[in-house]
Amino acid sequence: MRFENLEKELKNRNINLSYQRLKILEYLAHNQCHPTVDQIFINIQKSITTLSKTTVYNTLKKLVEEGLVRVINIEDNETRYDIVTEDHGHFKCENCKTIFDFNVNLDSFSINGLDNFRILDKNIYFKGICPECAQVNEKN
Amino acid sequence: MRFENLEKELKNRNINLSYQRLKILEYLAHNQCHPTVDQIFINIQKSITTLSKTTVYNTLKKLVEEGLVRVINIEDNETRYDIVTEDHGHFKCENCKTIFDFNVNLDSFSINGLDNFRILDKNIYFKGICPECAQVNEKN
DNA sequence: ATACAAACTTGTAATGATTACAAATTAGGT
DNA sequence: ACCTAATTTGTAATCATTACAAGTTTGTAT
Repeated sequence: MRFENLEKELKNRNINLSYQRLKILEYLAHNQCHPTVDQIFINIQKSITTLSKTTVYNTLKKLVEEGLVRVINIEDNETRYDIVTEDHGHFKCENCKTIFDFNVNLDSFSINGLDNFRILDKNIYFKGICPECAQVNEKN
Repeated sequence: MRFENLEKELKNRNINLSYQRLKILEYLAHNQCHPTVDQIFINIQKSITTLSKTTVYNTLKKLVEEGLVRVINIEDNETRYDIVTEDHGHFKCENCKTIFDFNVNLDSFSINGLDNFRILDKNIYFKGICPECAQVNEKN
């Protein structure tokens, strides 16, 4: 994902330009913290006071369809969104709930039982305790 | 997961025995198709006509807490449940929606960027088209 | 610049899965 | 057989997401 020209990026993907769409994409590019719909909505509402949550949902749906954004489903009650960069895994700390990225070559491991399957999308995520939370726990 | 004695399996995990719990666990053991709450509910209701969906939710929550059952979150609008056997990956066909298991050694790939993270749970899933659906498409 | 059709945004209402809660029932130990 | 604690049940509440229709904006052709 190149950030220099998000407008062009949208046009390339047949997504018409609108102020809201650009701001949402900008937010995702500048805040790569895997935000929820609410986080996106609340933050952009500060600059676009008339923003509707429906617009956030609609735009995210479009961005996902066009491959600019990726959905992260780790917990069943919260959907998060990630601007697509390259293949990477996600680690969610069960204590502070932060989601960290990690590098992984998704083609490196040998799998067994998927002959003749057409694989279009690979996802990997871990759960556990992040270093900071682990350190705090030790002190207790 | 040994299926010979599900009652004992429950007792070992400090889960009190109840008819409903046993039937739900039995269902998961005999139908390893990654069912949704609704599928579980509708099927067991046939034999326990007074069954409440709340019981299904409560029981699944308990079974997950005690590590007998695993949650599968692939799509954000459907939670599925899987009786824990060994580490394995899931493949979801985007056409027929079936979820297939595949073997993968979750310790085999090299990851980068998780030093000092305590990893408690590893998940991997792919999406794409299964062989059957791929074949049907070719004919069109 | 202007006009028009198509696309986008907005707000409200509807949907659907999950959880909260309190009363009734059941299980396990004495 | 009794008693307490745990479980089940049904209804109501909650929360995220989607549907929909009206109003607004955008892109294009003139």
